[in-house]
Amino acid sequence: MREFMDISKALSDENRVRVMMVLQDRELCVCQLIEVLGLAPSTVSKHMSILRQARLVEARKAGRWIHYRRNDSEADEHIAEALAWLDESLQGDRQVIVDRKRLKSILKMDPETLCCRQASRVKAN
Amino acid sequence: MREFMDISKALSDENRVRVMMVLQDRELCVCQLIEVLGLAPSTVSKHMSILRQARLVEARKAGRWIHYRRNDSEADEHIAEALAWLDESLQGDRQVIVDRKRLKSILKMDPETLCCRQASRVKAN
DNA sequence: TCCTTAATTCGCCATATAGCGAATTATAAC
DNA sequence: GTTATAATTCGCTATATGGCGAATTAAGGA
Repeated sequence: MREFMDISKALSDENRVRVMMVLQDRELCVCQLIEVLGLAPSTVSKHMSILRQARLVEARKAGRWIHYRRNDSEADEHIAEALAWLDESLQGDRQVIVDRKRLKSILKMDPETLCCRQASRVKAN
Repeated sequence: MREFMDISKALSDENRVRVMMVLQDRELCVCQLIEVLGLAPSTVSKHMSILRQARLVEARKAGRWIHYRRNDSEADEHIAEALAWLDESLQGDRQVIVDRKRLKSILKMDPETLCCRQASRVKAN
């Protein structure tokens, strides 16, 4: 029950759902998620800890950055089933489309002006 | 998004999840659900309206009684997927087992002392 | 009609949650 | 070491949510 409630509570907030949907294609660091959601860093951080607690996402530390990605592990059947429900339910959702567009422009933004400058540096190396 | 959030919020409360699980096998009226959960009638009624709003359950009126059952309609794919996730996640869950036992004893209880006296009268007819 | 009873609605309270800004931590650059 | 920056933690506030009891509604039975 605890496991199920952790997941369902994690998915009961729209902003956390938006995070899960922009993480569908690729991993993102917190500062990128902040830009997509338009929320304060502390708020996004809290959301990510809740998603992580529910094991819906995993974190990968790289220098100062922490990259979050979906937990796509086949071992977690309940997670996989929840994600399948999530993805099918929000197929073509307006908010999801808007967020993905927003993400695209964020990824294209001038690295000097954007928070995640390292992204370009890593790419440059 | 609205539809998804309605469902995920409905499933983000443990007592509502317990309701969904005791409704797995059979439909029940509110007074039976009150006995299983051990909550006030007004509270249970509110929970049922939230589950109904999310289309996770359907209501059938019979005299003074309102029988709730799961929405098992094949047409609602998102509901079906959520229910599949719910059932698999809570397979063998301790709380669910306790609630089902409790339900069994409630169904066996003396109809005179139990709230749902009509249940036996209907059966007697 | 009047009473009983299943269920809901309403009003209220306590707790949980989401949000922010400030302070803190951790890591890399200078 | 010092500074800068990504991220988290902490303290706080506003709102949302779950709970109850009382009042209300709806439907049978006396």
